[in-house]
Amino acid sequence: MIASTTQTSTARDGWSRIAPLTLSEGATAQAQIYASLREALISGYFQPGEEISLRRAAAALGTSVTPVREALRQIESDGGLEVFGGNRVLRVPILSEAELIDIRDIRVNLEGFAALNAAGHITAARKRLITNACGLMHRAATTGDADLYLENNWRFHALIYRAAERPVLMGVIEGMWLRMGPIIRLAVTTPQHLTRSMASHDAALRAIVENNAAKLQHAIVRDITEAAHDLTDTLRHWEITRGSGMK
Amino acid sequence: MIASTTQTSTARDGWSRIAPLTLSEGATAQAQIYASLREALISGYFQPGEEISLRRAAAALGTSVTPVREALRQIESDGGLEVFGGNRVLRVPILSEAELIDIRDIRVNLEGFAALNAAGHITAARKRLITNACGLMHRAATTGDADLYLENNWRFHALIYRAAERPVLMGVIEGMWLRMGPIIRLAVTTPQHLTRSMASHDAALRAIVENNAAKLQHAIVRDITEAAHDLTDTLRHWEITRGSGMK
DNA sequence: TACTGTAAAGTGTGGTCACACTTATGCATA
DNA sequence: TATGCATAAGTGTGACCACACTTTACAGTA
Repeated sequence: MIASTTQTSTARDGWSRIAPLTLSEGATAQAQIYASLREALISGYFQPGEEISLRRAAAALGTSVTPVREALRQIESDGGLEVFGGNRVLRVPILSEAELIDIRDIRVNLEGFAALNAAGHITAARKRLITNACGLMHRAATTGDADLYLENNWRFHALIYRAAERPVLMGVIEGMWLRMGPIIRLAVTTPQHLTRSMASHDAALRAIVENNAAKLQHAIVRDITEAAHDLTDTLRHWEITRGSGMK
Repeated sequence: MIASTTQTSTARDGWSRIAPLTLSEGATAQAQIYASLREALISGYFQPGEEISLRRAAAALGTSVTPVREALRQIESDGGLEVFGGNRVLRVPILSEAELIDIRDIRVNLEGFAALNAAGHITAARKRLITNACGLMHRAATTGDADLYLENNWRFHALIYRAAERPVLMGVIEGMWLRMGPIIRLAVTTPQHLTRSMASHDAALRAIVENNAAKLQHAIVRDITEAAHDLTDTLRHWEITRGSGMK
């Protein structure tokens, strides 16, 4: 069983996993915050509905509100955050079921297309990286390490798609993962999701070593479709437990 | 012939078409600037490579740099602007041919899918709006009104896709148009583009009145493919004239 | 004329503050 | 105990300013 993910849920917020800014790496503070928070959202460090305060975020990062505000606005534009009430507070979106199937179909089209184009251009070095990521996912699935699993799940897919060498397409796909990150984190806690998902991943890996483009696309599409099914289940369960358990 | 679009090119920048903020409509200044500039980019009011200065933009809009900076950062996150040199000045991206075909294939997948899903849900009222937009495009094509054409071209496609009732998909599609806006504006100046494009639009309109989903998808895909071809031609021609004509 | 170095203008960046507004808190009252 | 109101705390927003940096302009020199 995956542990420690539902630990009073408000006691430790997503910022606790994000290190303060190591200033002056040549990049602007705003860009560093943007990259950190974006990665954190994809990795599911923030829960759906979690509110992000500008001042608290600035304090956690050791900067002022100005660069934080810009970074958060950028992520809002990506769909990773949304303005909530009359207070205009930014929070992690709670996807509706309609949005979930919307994202699923976009992923099926785009990631399927990316996989189809990537198949022929996967170098030997990249194949090793993909195989390694898949192996780490297997280990994470058995030991129940959610962080390790999610990190390598994204890495596994990203390595494949990046081989298509289509930057714009890659950006759109990443945007979909940004939206799904928080809910995927919750879905990973259900063990049957892991076993089913790993079957698709293994099929994709076999297709890669065989250089079979159509087979790779099929495996990716199956992974997305099955994951979307688990995600809707997770969403339903999470909403009822949230509605009864908390305020 | 479409006129007045290449009028010394730096004398009138994109801001000349954007009205100063009519303050306090309930929305924040930043949101208004974001919406205005986004629409302006889709409409092609800014040329590829045009630089956007925070202070000049703030002066043109009658506000300070703070909300302008956030809005521009948001659009940068959408891909509608990019940071250029060591000066970090924001400018309208100059798409490469690789990015152009990247965007084309994303559009073929996504807008084709949207058209397929929209076909069954186009109400009679919406059909009238679509027919009207198509008629205005025809008029614009004959009179040579680039503004009118571009406005109704986007309206025509958006009305169709919106019928699919998929907000996330619609947002991604809009992001692709945001990137293409500036270069489309240049492509419209070539008359053969208009006649060819209108043939696809008419085919789409016929498919809509016949409620033929597959035919609608085919017409949309053809429109996108042909337009992409004209866009690469325009890009090549624009780059050589730009390289020789200007500094 | 061509070139170089200095000054000026312009650029984004991030810190701070006052403001309007919403939400939470707590005390007084019924 | 429950309710209502006033106060306090917290929120995003937009303006301003100092800073570092780049680009442009211009003067002086070879």
